[in-house]
Amino acid sequence: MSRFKIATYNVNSIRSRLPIVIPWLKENRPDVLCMQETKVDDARFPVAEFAAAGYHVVFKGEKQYNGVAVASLKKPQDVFYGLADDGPADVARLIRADFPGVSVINAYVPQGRDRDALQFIYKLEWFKRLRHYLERSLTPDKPVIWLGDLNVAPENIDVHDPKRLLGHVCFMPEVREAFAAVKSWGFEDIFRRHHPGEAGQYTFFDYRVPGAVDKGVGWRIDHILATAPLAKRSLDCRIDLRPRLMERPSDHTVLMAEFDI
DNA sequence: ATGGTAGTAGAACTA
Repeated sequence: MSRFKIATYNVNSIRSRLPIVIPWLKENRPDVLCMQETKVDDARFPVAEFAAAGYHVVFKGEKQYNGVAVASLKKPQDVFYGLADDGPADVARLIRADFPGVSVINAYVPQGRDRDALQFIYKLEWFKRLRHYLERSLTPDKPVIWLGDLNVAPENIDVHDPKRLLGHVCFMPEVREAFAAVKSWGFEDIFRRHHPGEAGQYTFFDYRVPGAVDKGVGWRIDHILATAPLAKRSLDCRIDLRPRLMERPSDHTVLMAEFDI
């Protein structure tokens, strides 16, 4: 049995965030760091900087938007890109990396833009497609981790103003139901397992709210979920606010978990 | 407070 440390971080441009990401990796040495919104095409992904820190990295991105990456101390056994159905592949939103004893699904769920936008319909569909992906390629009795910027705050305690935000695309009842339908495949929210009922624990703070971290004006929209065999072996899950308080931060911060596997 | 900032861009879009 060994300790497995995994983290998720929406970097909002990997090239802009290297001064935060690389020192964080060196200090925390997670086995796996999953990133979203890398905002870079594959030819320009900063592979060398990760290698210099001792990390292998797999990624799929595009020039300006989206992009996902998985950095790991050990090279994954297998890597799969996108939802792999007959819809848009969205390779820059989903990357699955299989390691010995655990499959890791790193997702950047579509934000949805606006409740009346086509993008919102697409977001709801995306959760359904992910559920189908799980059903046909994995089983919940095996160790699976689903993590990333899932663009949904599951409960009232996961947002700073549940009344006002009820119509927001990351908090609307329809979105929470869509998320719950994926979760019900066989996932447990690992952060909640270790912090039941704890309000005010956020992973995202809008740039436009001055002093958002200090004021507690945030959202818990980044998540680490795991199937039962892993959940019961989880040791800890916590939000590291320090990256959000540094110079030139992402608007998200790091969420990390540890397992005995 | 339906404002505000930051990213990639090199104007306007996305979050």
